[in-house]
Amino acid sequence: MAEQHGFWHKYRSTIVYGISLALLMFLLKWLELRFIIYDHSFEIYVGFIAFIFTGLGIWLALKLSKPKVETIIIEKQVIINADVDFTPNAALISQLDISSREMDVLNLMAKGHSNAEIARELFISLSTVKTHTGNLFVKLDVKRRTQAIEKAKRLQIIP
Amino acid sequence: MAEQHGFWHKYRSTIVYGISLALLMFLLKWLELRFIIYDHSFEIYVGFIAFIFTGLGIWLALKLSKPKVETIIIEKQVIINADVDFTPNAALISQLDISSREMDVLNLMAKGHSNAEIARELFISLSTVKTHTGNLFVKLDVKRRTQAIEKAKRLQIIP
DNA sequence: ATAATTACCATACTTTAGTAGGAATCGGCA
DNA sequence: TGCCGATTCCTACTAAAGTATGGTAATTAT
Repeated sequence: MAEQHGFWHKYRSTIVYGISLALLMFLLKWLELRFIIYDHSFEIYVGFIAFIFTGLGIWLALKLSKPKVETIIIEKQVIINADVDFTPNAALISQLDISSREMDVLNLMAKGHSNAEIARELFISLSTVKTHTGNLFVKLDVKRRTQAIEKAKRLQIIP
Repeated sequence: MAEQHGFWHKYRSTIVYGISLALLMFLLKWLELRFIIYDHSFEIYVGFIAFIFTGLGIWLALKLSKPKVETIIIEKQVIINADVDFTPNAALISQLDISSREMDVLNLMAKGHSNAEIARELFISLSTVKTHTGNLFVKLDVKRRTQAIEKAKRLQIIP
């Protein structure tokens, strides 16, 4: 798309072609007078001209034609690990009315921790953990912790 | 990279060129005998040949020139939905010595199904499901089903 | 100030999960 | 043919999970 070429650069090929043509004509005329016509057949002369100008045409075409560019687009899939840049669906969490403490429990639950372990880690009693899990199950509309984990992951509430 | 072209397809341009050359020669010979040579100057005849063969050369070049291949690699970020193109780590599964039936149980377990539900779905008894889950826990080196699910997902055994 | 909310804890109970140990069946394989 | 692994099933038990109900303390909204 660069149109900033000078006159010479732009028409160089054409000019060279013209000059070549003139020189060739001159050469042919000279050859004609000197050797070929007299020594060889007319067909050889014509063939020679055909050969030369075919070559000239090829050269011209290669010079003048815009280079054929075959663009191959390779789509390289870069796998994003999904958890790496995970951001919880805050809208859904508040919509489901899940409290922050319940989220704590939910996250530990998804890591495979038992209620007793969760109680220990959050410094609360087993009863409290059970209360939280029970409330979570109601809010997530599930019956078991495994279902809660599956649904929470599916809803992008936890990674 | 496709090298499966036939002879005709591969050398079509060259063959067409050869035939054109022959036809042109014939035409020129005929013209020479009929009109041009007698009615016009020799230079016009030569010019005509030059013009024709230049055109032929151009045509040839355009046909034969190989396009430059420009490869553009686009890095397309694909957020892997994990399930879409998930392929279980078969090597690890066999390494951990997990049987196909155990895989069935593991998959249903990860969907949040209870042992009783799994038994119903696989048409086996609750006892059998418990046996499978127990064996799975040993093989996965975990104590609870939630841990088993977490570890199996982490190890890419299940989606 | 009272009501509502949240987080906490408890008891009592039911259900589900997990453990231990044994046993029968069946297909493949040395 | 006899052994192996996979699958199936059982009983009996313990542990954990889940349900129901009620209560306390602190905070926040009305």
